[in-house]
Amino acid sequence: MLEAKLQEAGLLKKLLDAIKELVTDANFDCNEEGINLQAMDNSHVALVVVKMESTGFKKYRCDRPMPLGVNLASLTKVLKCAKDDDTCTLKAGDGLDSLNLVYEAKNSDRIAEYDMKLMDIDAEQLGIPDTDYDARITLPAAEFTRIVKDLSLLGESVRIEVNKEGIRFVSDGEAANGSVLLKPTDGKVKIGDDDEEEEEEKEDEEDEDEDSAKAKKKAKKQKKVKKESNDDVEMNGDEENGNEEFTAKSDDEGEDEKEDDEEESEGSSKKRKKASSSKSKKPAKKAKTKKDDDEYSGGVDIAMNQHVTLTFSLKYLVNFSKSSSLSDSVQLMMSNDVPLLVSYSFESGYIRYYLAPKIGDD
Amino acid sequence: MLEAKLQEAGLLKKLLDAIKELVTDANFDCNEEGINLQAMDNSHVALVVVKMESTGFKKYRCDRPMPLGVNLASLTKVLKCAKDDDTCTLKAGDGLDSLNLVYEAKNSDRIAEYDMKLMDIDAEQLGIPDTDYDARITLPAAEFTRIVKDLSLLGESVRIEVNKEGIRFVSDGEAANGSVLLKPTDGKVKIGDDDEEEEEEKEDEEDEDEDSAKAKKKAKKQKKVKKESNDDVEMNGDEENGNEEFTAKSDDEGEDEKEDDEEESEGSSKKRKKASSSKSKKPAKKAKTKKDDDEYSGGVDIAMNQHVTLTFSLKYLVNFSKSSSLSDSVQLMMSNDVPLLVSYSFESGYIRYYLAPKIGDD
DNA sequence: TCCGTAGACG
DNA sequence: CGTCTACGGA
Repeated sequence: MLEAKLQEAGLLKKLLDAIKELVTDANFDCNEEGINLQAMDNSHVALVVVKMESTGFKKYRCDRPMPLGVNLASLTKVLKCAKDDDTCTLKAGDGLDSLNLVYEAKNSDRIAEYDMKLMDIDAEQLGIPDTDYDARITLPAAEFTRIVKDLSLLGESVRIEVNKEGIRFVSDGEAANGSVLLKPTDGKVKIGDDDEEEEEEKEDEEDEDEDSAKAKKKAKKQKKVKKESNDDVEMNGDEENGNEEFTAKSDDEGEDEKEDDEEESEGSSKKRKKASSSKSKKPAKKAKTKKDDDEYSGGVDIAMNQHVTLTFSLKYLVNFSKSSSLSDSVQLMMSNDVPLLVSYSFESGYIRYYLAPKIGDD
Repeated sequence: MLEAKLQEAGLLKKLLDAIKELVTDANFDCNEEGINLQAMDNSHVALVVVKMESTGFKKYRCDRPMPLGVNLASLTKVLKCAKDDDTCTLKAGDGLDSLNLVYEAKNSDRIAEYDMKLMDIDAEQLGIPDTDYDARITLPAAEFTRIVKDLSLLGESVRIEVNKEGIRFVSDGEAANGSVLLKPTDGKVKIGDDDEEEEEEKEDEEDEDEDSAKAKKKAKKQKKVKKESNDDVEMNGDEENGNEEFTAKSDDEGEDEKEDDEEESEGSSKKRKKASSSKSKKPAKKAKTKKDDDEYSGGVDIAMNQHVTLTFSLKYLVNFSKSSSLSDSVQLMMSNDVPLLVSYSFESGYIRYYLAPKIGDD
């Protein structure tokens, strides 16, 4: 039995607008902590993760975990029937195959109720390791949107380079080449939270600096429960080198939590600046980036351990940038040869996208 | 080597918006005086002329004349990547086949750089004689846009009549006929700067009043260097009657200058009002119409030597009127049986269109 | 910001 | 083949 009352239906509408083009069906995994959604995009190239914490709801109750298989087009239609500032109550019974949505106008003089058919979706939950990324950038969401849209006019893909100068987006096209450089607002790129600061980075697995070594340890730890799933094949160019980003995870959720705590104490002993660390240090940890918007200044913040250069499909990035309506800022997390993480945080939740880099010159 | 820094990329964007539908490829002819563009529209019916004087740039340097062959669709794309208030620096090396554009945001924390491929365009520069038009009208650009758009809903072409009453736009269509009359704001049409003021005008070449005779003299003078170009054939219905409007010109620019001086002294002895003459007397002379906007009052000003009635394709006029974003006012210059000149002036430059009148009842 | 056109999906 | 959605232009 789920009953979750959202103060503003608009949030859900925005979330659906953000992902409906990428994903057609997905499970809304509800448990006592909130609602999570995880889905590969239709072409299995990108991974979308949405988290809505129970604390973000006006009322929230979920007796036992239940996955609600939703056709996103249907849900979008149903949500179109809500005004942005209506409250929205989601209800699902344990044995039932439908989701009940009730919209109440602010002044309560209007109550609309919808029942949407649910479906069975056998999508396994992937385990997403809490990677420490080598480059962590916070920038205005509108700026990111602008850049990827601009560059998508010129070419198919963008090379993103993070170095001491800042972050640079480069696209080569038929008619023209483009390059956009963003410098950090305060003028300096925060460099390194480890002892290493090499000029040119690994192209492979030789990097054994502290953070990435730890990340791999984690990945390996999770690998022990990894299943032969097809869902994450595209995300992992090198399936067998211990660098898997996504692995089907066990039901034990405690593991991630423990890892986080461990990292936190470590992180605080490093030379990261407080301002930047609170914003971008722990991207994969819930409640860390919460309320970013409230404190977001509108600037560009860049922290990096080493230079990172990765190439991505602009089509996807443009798609991701639709989430701008959910947050003023966006975080980009990158390490070489690892999927990019694009994260938009909102009050008590986030929406994240993972996109594998293009390999070679395609 | 060209290096030209524009304070506002918006100017270039507006220029391209104005012409990109008319012309696909064009040379940006750069020399020490500035940048000029001249191109026939795709169907070789209209001529577009753009001038950006070097003084309009924040920085300008062009060592030697260089024609930059540009695909306007490509340039439009690249310019879409600039915000209107970004500065825009154009650079082109002498031997290189690409144009470099750098956009800097106001606060300079964002630098975007684009390289656009150039192409070879063998378009000859046409010589455009400095005609003295029989009717010179200044009106609000928005008014002109409105009129041609309105009338284009009714018919294909518009008959423009200038007489003592004012300027009248008439269109006959299947469903309805339309007629819009604009009277001069100050109530009077400035009439004639010669001794003649006949009621009904020439349909041919019998008019030998002072100004038009001189204009023809000029046309003939330039004809001596006219080449057998195809570019201007469509502009000249009557190639052999000494009334050619556009001729491939020699490299000698001095000729035009001398003519202008000559006219000026003459004009000052005529009964033209100072205000109107400074605005519309010398449309084809650079720096004469500069800063029109600064002094433009928003009214309609009409000066004429004789009645003029000409018919034009509305499709083109509607297209021309896209330049409204560049200026509050537009000048229409007309003489019978001669192409209409539509001119929008902006700070240190202008964009002009020439359109041959329709002959007969087509 | 709205409308029209083009592309994708059912 | 028709409908719906998304993107581009006015």
